[in-house]
Amino acid sequence: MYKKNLVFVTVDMVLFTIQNKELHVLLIRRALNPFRGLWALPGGFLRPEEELETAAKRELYEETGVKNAFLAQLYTKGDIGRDPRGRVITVIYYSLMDSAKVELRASTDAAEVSWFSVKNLPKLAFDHERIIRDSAERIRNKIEYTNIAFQLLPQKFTLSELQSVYETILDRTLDKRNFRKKVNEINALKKLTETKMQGIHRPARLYAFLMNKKESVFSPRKKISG
Amino acid sequence: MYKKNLVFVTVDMVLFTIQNKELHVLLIRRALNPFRGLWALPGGFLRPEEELETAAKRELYEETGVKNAFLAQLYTKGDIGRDPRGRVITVIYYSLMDSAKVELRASTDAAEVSWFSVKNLPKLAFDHERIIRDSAERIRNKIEYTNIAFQLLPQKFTLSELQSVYETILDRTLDKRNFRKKVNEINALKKLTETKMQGIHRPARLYAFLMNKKESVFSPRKKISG
DNA sequence: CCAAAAGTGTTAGTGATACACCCATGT
DNA sequence: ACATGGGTGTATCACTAACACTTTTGG
Repeated sequence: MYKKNLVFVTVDMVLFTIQNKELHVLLIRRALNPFRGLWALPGGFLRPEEELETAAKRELYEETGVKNAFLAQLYTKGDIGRDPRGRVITVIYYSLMDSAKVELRASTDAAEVSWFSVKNLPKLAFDHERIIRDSAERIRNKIEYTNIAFQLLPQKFTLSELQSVYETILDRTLDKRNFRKKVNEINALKKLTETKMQGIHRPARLYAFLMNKKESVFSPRKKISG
Repeated sequence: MYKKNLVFVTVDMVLFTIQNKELHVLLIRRALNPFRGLWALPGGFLRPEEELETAAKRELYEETGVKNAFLAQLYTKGDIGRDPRGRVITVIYYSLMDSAKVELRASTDAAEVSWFSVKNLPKLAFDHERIIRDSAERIRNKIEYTNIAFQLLPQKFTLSELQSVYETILDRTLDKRNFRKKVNEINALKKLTETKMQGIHRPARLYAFLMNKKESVFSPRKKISG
């Protein structure tokens, strides 16, 4: 490996969650060179006999213990010089997850595993900071016209919890009445009979996502047309 | 090359133009195996010392004679079995061009070069038909909220020509008055003093794109918010 | 009865859509 | 004068955005 005149392929995973009303990303502390000791995205070399997505899931599981993520491809980056080992093309995937469902564990490649707020990232290996920012931007765009938010929530959730997810990712407050009106029109949620006690206040109704149409539920308005 | 246990990287180009009010894509007839004699997207192996985009531009130029395209990355595909030579990961770029600006020429790798309507594609090598369809879908989405249409037109164009580009890509007719109203609100065009004689009728005013903000000029309406 | 989050409608403004006629030119 | 594409405005409808009070619970 690492010969001159060869091109290598890696996969990297950007896994997001929400903690304390802030968008967090999962990082590992590298146990090996290059960039030993720095934080980085989970990822590694593609094996010739495995699919790209499988490789991304495998690296994520091996390095962090996280399973069953929904993956989406972000983009592929291969700038000369981005990896000191040689010419490395990396295919980047991102995913969202309810961190309550996740049990982290370290591994041989990853000395440490942890969530970091995207507003307070440590010094990162490679071009991973840029990749995280691009990835966050992508989900900010995508959350407005798809259902990806459900990945960040438990199966049953309240409308306030859902709104909070949107507010966190969009980084602004939303109007409660307008939000609920919109959610209603979309017919993407099932109203459950159960409620959730949130401490000492009025119990909130629980909802669940209808999984039939996972994309394009927030119908975009057309721009130039007529 | 083509050893087992290695992963190779190629780049492919999907270049679109409009001819006879139909979206066309540039294809080459393969002079070499695999799939010799079949039509395919221009593309080839990434050299270890060149950037991905440079490689895409080089292959495009070598195989078709086309220069100076604006490239955007579509996605990366690397399914096992998609290339009979071995494990090949391909990074796909797309671009739009005014075919009047293009002078096609064949090469050693490409026995023949030609534009094909996306509604009437020949039998294609690899998974290129799927790639072309995904790429067409991408520009259909993108044309509504960005300025990519200018790439398909000469520097000076009439509003009817611009509207025709939108109608072709969206595959539906647009209302002339609403279209012109929208275009006006956007402030992306410079009205020139010149006109264009279109045969024997009233001459049409010529316009040019203002190149300052190439993206996001067709401001999207927000979906879930408030 | 108090604190705190849950829940609920209306109005005004802005963008989208639908629609029909006159204008300038070459023959 | 006519055939052809160029060019223009208005009215309705749909979505967005702004805004405040009542309900339910535990302490």
